[in-house]
Parts: sequence; structure tokens; C-alpha cells
Amino acid sequence: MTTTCATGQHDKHDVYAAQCPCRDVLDLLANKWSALAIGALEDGPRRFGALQRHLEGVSPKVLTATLRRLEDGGFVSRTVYPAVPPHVEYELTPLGRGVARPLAALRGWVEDHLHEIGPV
Amino acid sequence: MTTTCATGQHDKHDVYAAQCPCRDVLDLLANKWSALAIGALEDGPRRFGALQRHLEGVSPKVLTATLRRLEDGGFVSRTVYPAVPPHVEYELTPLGRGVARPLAALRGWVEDHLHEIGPV
DNA sequence: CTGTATCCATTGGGATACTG
DNA sequence: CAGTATCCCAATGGATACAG
Repeated sequence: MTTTCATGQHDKHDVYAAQCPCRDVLDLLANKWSALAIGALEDGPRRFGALQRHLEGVSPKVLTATLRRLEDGGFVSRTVYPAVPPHVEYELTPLGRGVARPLAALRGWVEDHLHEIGPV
Repeated sequence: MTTTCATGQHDKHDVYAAQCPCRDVLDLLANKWSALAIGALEDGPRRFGALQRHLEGVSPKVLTATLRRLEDGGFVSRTVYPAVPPHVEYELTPLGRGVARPLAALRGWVEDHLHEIGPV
């Protein structure tokens, strides 16, 4: 069965194809907050509050939305520890650890070359 | 002069710092259209129309805005060849070729692992 | 051919306030 | 603590149409 990029499965995928689902994935990952959130989880599980502090300036609403989308994509897992006060931990899945590398490379490149970059 | 991340210059930069200018740079690059546009220029200069066709589905307005921001950041150069009809070529600068690598890695990762990723 | 010019819909995202 | 609930705005982005 020669599946197309649009229908997904095992063919070649192409981010340049308008209807390829990988477009949506790229859109999810190639995003400031996602890139930062995934990076913040590289060293192990973190709680919501810790993430919010680490991603300076992110509002709870936006952080929640970001984490939910990453969870839906299978990049992040969310674990609730029944306790009071509530205790929730976010952690990278194996998939998340996989994509963390190219994202770390991108973040690193930006930090390393900022001095060569004009005012954006 | 011990410059801070906010004022830029030669200190350590941190994408996790709210006021660090590299946040804006990350925002510019960690973006679907930017990532695609830079990738489309990896193999050499391209004209506006060629880019528009290659980045399936992008409107001229959005493509122009994307290219302008990349030009401002110093990632892309824009060359006008005086002729009729107009002839304009976009090309990666050395800086653009530098960032093209982490971006290509990200695009490649998405294409390679799409089958493991849940519906986004 | 290479863009602007418009118009418009969506929404990402910021600020707070508040609740289980 | 970990969000949700609102409110609201600026901006992204899509679709055409049109101009130099």
C-alpha cells in the first residue's frame, strides 16, 4: 500500500508538503515556549511551578496550553501524585528526549551566535 | 564593563532569561515559516516565486514578512537585479548557513519520527 | 515577477483573579 | 500547588486583489 504523506504511515514525509501532518508537528515544536519547555525538562521531571519559574515570563495559561499540546504529541508525560497540596510532575517521554537534542542545538546556536545577530 | 545579558555584548546569554535579546532571536527562528524558508535556501539562492512554490501554502504577505525579518536578523540577503520583469534573489548569509544546520536537524527529526507521534 | 494593500478570522499570549 | 476562568489586545496568518 503506497501511502501518501497526507495519510501518514510509512512513506517519506515532507515538511514542505502543505498537507503533510509533519507540518503541524513542526509548528508545535518550532515554537519558543515549546523549545524552552522541552529544554527545561532535559535534566529530569519538573513540577508546574518550577517550570513556570524557569521559563521566565510565561503565564500559567500559556504554560498549561504548551504542556498540554506537548502531552498530546507524546513528548511530555504528566503525572499527578495524589496529595495535598497537589503535586504534578512533567517529564520528557523517550520521544521528547529524542527531539530535545535538535532543540538544544538550536537554543545553543542562538546563545552562541547572538553577538553576530543584528537587532531583531 | 561587565555587560549583562539584557544589554548584550560578550557575556553569557541565556534563552531562559526573560529580558535576554536571544529570546527574540529564538522566537524568530523557532517558527515554522522561518525554519522552512531557511531550509529552502540551503542549496543556493532562490527567487521569491520559487520560494513561494517550495513552501507550499504560504501567502505572499507572510512570505515577505518572514523574509524581511530574516533579512533584518542577518540570516538572509536580498539582491535585486534591475530588469523587467523584476528579478529578486534571496540567499543565505554565512550566519544563515550556520543556523541552517540545527534547523535542518529539527526538520529531519520531525520527518523521521512522524510515525511515532500522536495526532497533534 | 515581486511584491503591497486590504480585509478578516484566529489565536497566541499577557495580566489577574480565583478555586479545588 | 496547580491550574482554570476571564478579559483583552496585538499580532500572525490566510485570501484575494491589485500595483510597479
